[in-house]
Amino acid sequence: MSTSSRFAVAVHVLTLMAWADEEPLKSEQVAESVNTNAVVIRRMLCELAESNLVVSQTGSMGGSKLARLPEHITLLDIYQAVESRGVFSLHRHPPNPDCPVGVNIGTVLNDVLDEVDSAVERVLANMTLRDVVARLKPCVSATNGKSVSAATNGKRKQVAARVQVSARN
Amino acid sequence: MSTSSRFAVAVHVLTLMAWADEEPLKSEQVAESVNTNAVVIRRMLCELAESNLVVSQTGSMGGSKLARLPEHITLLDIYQAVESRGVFSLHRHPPNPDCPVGVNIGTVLNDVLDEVDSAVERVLANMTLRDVVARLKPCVSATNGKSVSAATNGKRKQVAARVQVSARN
DNA sequence: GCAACTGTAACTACATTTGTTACAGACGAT
DNA sequence: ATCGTCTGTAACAAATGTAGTTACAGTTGC
Repeated sequence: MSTSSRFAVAVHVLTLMAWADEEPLKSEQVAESVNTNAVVIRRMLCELAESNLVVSQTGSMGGSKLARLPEHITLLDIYQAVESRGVFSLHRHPPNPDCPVGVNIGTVLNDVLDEVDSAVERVLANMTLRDVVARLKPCVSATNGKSVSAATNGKRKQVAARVQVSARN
Repeated sequence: MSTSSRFAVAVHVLTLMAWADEEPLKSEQVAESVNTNAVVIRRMLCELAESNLVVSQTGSMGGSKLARLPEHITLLDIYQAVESRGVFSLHRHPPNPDCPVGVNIGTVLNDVLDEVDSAVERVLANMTLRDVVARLKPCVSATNGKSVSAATNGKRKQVAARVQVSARN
């Protein structure tokens, strides 16, 4: 499966904003934390704004913050905002309609894939941004204080460790 | 999400073999039904053989058939045979370790993504190839008889309808 | 007006899947 | 034994989708 990291990044971005409370974050600051380009972040912020998850302010002293409280944003909201399609796709080209299996497998598969999508959505609907922040806190308190900006000074540096925290990638 | 159609195609292929009973199918026949190239099918059959879902016979009169009864092959077996990674990925590049959120978000996300993967696997584990065939039959009986080879004569034709049966693609 | 932002277009770079051609090797039939 | 029919696999092209980059118009606060 060629999964994308859009969901992971979106959760990261919104978690930063939940962490920053009401203080608007600049795309450059967010990009520092995510370790990517600010335009990539702004693109994603536009999508999140279209789904009414963030509000952005143009101009000097601008930035973005959550549109609602973290407890009112579920991971499903985020998923739906940035991932357009379901977990699996059907055939790239339609199967052969002259084959008794080929002509009907799409219908059967659709039912199955809908079940899969529903299962995913149920899981994501059960966790809010607030839960994510809560899960984050124990880790953080063990290391340092609560400040996003402390990490967002200076130019972006290419982090040495390219390996991901898990074998997921 | 950049989902692949590998799972859909794999289910299609194995359904054909369940349908054909013990008769070995040639990659060319299968490709006709799936509406793709025979090499694509053979590649997939190799993966399915590695997971002991099919057995293939080289040489003249060769072909592939199921390695076990359809009721002993779950969709989870198929999924695991052809999809290497989970539903979502983490960040392409690791987040900034100097940021309190960035350094810990991976751990939290991993837990969430594991929950998602588990949910998907639970759904897929609950359906076998036999169930797929059973769901297929009502559709088929409404149209024509039970013959794969009837649809696998002649050269592959580029099917006119490029639109998929659902809006999934 | 100026500096600091967002929003967006245009383009490149990458990664992954799919499609294709080509060919070595296995195997049954004769 | 060799011939035709298959699988297995390599090598490469095409298609798709995401991420990264540069550039710039428009907005806002000072």
